[in-house]
Amino acid sequence: MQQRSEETQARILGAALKKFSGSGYDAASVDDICAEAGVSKGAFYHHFPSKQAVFLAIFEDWLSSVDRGLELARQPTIPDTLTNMSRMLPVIFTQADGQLPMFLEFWLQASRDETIWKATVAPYQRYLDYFAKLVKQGITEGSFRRVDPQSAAQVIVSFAVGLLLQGLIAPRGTDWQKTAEQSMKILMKGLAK
Amino acid sequence: MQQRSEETQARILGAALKKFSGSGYDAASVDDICAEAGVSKGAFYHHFPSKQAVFLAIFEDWLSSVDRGLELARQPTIPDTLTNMSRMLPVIFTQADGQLPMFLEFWLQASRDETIWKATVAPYQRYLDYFAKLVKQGITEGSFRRVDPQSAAQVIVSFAVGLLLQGLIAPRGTDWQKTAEQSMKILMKGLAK
DNA sequence: ATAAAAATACCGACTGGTCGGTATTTTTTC
DNA sequence: GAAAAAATACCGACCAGTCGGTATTTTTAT
Repeated sequence: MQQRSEETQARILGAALKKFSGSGYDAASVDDICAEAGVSKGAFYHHFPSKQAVFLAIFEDWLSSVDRGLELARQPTIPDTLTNMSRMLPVIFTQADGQLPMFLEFWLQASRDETIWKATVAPYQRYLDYFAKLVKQGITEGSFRRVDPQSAAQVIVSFAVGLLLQGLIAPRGTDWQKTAEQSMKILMKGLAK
Repeated sequence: MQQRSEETQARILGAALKKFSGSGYDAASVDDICAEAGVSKGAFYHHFPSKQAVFLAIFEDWLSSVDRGLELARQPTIPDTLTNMSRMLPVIFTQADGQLPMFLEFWLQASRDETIWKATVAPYQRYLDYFAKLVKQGITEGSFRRVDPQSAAQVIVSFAVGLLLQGLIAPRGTDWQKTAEQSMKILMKGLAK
């Protein structure tokens, strides 16, 4: 029946997420994932053509959740919006536990694999444009001085990604919430009129 | 004579750098590296206890080169120094070709591997302190307003790391140099008095 | 100065295991 | 009973590291 099929598929995705997060894309073997899902290898390859395909499916889901998060952070003014976003940064990227390494790892592979490259870079460009638009709005609403939106967007994204990376190796005690906010304040001041 | 020994060691390091850069840490097999170096596997393990040790050795070298670069960027005033550093950022990180993926990969492994983590965190803290000191100097010399040096340092480092990542995305990138400078200008304005 | 001894550098076949993916068979579902 | 779904057995490639042994260099003894 379709019922069972769908559930199996969901189980595979869930197990893959867990394993990829825990040990990384390479280290998580298909056998591991199948064991975690309580499913045979045959079932795995019945539902997905490859390990990579499973990852891609997870990646799409994650992108959607980030999109949703960003939209949820919208506020009347752009500076408030950005501040709010910086507040969710730790939340977005620490959802569950450490899925980040997994995306980084995969993305790294993407930089060497022509096929996946496109699926990965496109969203990045999308975010760059997204923030450029926000900055432009901030300028027209009078919050920001007349900076180059493209550059400003790049600073914002660079900065977010950088914070993210630091979160990966930083000592456990660091208060990222506060750091993110503090940092965004400095950034904001750099953009303010 | 140790002449031969030293040259072999250098050959291994060179080949490893090339292979790690080209295909990544995992994908580059010890056999590959040996072939590239024109050296036997026995020689490899005679000089290094493990594949990881070779990687660590390369990392240390790279750190030294970054340190040298940073010192070379010093200027009379702190803002000038930082601007100068942003100017060299692309140079530092694009030395040779595409070593970036390799260091990113290293970073990734650091988040999972105790040994590598230790080798990574110490330098990271060092850079954080280094920039905190620079900011503090900038405050006392009257260039910056009274921001929290620790936070400011984190912004700077985040930003540098973020730029690094962008370099990965846009290898044949447009005016990378200009982006770095533009961005640093915004950052500077955020810190300025 | 030279031969023997010791130490160091190097070689490459081999091991034990892992992995992504496939081919085949069995079970479930309608 | 046929088609979809799932289980099992298996394949070929690969890989980090080992090990017994050889070549080369350095030290020691005469």
